[in-house]
Amino acid sequence: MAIIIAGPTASGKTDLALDVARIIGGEIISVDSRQVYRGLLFGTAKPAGVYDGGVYTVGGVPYHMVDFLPPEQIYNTGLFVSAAKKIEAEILAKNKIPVFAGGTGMWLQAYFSGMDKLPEADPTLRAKFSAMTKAQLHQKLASVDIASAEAIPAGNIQRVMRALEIFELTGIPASTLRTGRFNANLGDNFFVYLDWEKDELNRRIETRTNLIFDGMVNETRALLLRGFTAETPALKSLGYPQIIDFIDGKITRAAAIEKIVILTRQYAKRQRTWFARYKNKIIFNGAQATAEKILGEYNKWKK
RNA sequence: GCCGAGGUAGCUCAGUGGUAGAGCACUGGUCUGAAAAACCAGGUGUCGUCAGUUCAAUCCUGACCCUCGGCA
Repeated sequence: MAIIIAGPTASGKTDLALDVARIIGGEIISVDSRQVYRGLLFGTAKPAGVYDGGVYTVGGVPYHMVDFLPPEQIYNTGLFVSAAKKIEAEILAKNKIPVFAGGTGMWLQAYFSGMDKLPEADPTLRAKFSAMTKAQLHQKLASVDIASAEAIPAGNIQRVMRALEIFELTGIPASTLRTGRFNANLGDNFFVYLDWEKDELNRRIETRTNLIFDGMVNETRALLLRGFTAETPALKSLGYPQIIDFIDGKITRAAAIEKIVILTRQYAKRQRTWFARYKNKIIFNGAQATAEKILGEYNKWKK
């Protein structure tokens, strides 16, 4: 039984989760594919924290699964799930309540619904596939796994490569190995979804982008000075490519902000679409949600 | 005021005598180890205004309005 606070970007989930955790003496597990990176603060809306006994802590609340990954590394769903499981067990062992907060829908679902036993990503195979064209890859997939080939458009290179990779590593089509256990079910948990009226959320995105812009420029400069580039995985996070273009003088500040706002809006839309699938979520209006209200519902729900 | 260029989708623009398209934006959706990713689908329009020519005008003609250059 965990508390989950989810919502689109700029919905205010981090602050609410911190308040909730503070009140009940819980600890937060971030479910955010970008806050894992060290060095990204403003651009990922990661709350400023300090290290207390090696644990990232915000206002006294332990905030796990953030700020640990070097910028050049790539993280993935499977790694997140296994690492977070360990942390959750430790929190429960202390008789504390884990509060999951984040907007990476796939990670959340993988964590609570569970993934099928599929092989890990294989960099060697990916490199091999990358040398082929989209059409070639899709054709190859169709020859070994027609069901996957029909389900995945040829243009979706990432999913085509993954399906092919699964077949090459196991000899079994991905469509056969997938049992359907990975579905829109987050288990018996208290699942809060922060909902905003679309225009209002868009305004928040615009305001926030303007506020964090200089901070993003500074942290990006710092990373570039350390030798990282536009190709570094962390710097491919939403908005950073535009910041780099601005630093390089390729676009104006106004153009960079406009582009980041658009990308963030589009991202928020994808999140809304993803979270729309869950039936058992408890929807809170983002403009009115408070930790007290959430905990009030939580206490009712527990009974 | 004169000369030139131009007014077509929210933006930038292409185009045709038989009422119109692209990219981006926008809307909806997909999602099993890259997910802040990668995709799929959808055209949303008084073609500046008015008049003329024509079977038919966004396109041709005229007037007017507006924008941007240049000259005054």
